[in-house]
Amino acid sequence: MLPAEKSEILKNSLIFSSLNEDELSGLAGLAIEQSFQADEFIFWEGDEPDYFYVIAEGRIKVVKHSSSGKEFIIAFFESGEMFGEVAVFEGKPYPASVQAISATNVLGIRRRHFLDFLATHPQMAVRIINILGGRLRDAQGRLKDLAGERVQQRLARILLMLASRMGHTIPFTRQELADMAGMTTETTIRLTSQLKKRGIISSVRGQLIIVDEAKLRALAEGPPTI
Amino acid sequence: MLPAEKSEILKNSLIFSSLNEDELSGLAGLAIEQSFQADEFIFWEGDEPDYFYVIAEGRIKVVKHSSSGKEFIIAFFESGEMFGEVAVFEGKPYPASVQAISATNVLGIRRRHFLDFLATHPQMAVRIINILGGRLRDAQGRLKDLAGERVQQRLARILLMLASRMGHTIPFTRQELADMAGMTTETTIRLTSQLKKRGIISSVRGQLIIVDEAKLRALAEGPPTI
DNA sequence: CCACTTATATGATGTAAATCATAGTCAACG
DNA sequence: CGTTGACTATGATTTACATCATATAAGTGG
Repeated sequence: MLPAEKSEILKNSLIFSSLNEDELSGLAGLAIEQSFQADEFIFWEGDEPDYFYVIAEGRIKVVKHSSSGKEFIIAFFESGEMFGEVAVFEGKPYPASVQAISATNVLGIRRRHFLDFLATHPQMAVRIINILGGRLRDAQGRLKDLAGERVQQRLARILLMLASRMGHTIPFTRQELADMAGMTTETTIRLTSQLKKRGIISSVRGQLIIVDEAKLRALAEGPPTI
Repeated sequence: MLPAEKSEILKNSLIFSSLNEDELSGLAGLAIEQSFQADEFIFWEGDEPDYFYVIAEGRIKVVKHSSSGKEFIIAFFESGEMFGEVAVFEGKPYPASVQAISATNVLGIRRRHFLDFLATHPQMAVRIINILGGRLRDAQGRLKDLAGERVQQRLARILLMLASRMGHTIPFTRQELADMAGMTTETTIRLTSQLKKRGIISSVRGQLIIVDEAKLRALAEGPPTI
């Protein structure tokens, strides 16, 4: 890959978009391209945090496994988004695994290089704070949902969150939705079947389309307080 | 409160400890002291993020309420720790409420002042990134636990987390532990009663002492895979 | 010191969702 | 083009935990 292409990718990322051409090409010189096939792991929970990553192309999911082996999807990211940053900052092992959902190209920047770059570009720190803040807000909202809401509301909220990021067509299987919402695949299938019957969504294999967002939003709010 | 006292409090906080005397007194000049009684709310979810806070004295909890009104404790903080930062950075309403657990004094810094100060003190941004990163890691670990672990393991993990921060004496009621672990008070009482019978903890009203951390750790890992 | 509230304790019952089971459907691929 | 494996679907059964109920104990405030 040409340096100019790497620069272009970095320029299109959320985190580096504010850099000027010189800074971008400096950073591009440090970035290493890596490709992964669908389902391939980019790193595993517990690995040493050698790299910080920016997605050039494709989609990944951040997952953790419970003691019984059940998978939980903490987040998924697509082109222009970063991952691996928390471990890189702290210098502790990655706290979760990252797996490619589709064929994915990433740019990896070595921990040391990234930290050096950050030290000399303070305005980027503010950008990172905002991204981390957003992720923290999201995680805390989901914590509350998992602890206190029923499956139907949890699923409705997940769908709305996905819709706000990717539009009304949601390219995930029931299994993946289940792993995001912290429930079983069967339960998710039952719930989505109901939603289809009520005309709130439609679906084809491996994706799901929100037809009536207003009704979905009402469901997400909880049962109508009678 | 004297400016020098405010400086001292800021100096003892996690976030500002690296500042020099001049910087501390500059910041102290912006800080407003506020006092709250036990159970009083410092702000509510949805409020405008006017202030960023550092705890001078006391303990607070960060809470969210589910649609049915059930409380969930996202985090608690004590002297030297900050809260309200995510909302202040984003400029969006506070994503959760904060309530004093005991009588608490805080220093509040106006959003605008804090952002200005941050812009001129880039090394502080790195500090904040580290704090946010740690909180994100914690939140994501708890997400996985809530989604995939049973009540016994969830409680054991909460207790271990608390122990690592506050020592073996844990000053919370069963009700508060329940609200952290996402379960009911009755279930928490049943579980802690069992732990007492097995000699893993002892307890008095309103607090709980970890006696056998090794056994608790084994429980947190999950049922012995036979 | 007594009334009152809050915390702990424990049993009985209910239920949301998991688990177990089976089957149909669609895409991929040799 | 038929076989294989992933996805969707739906019923039957189980269970972990919540809910409901009641009781004792320990602080707290008048």
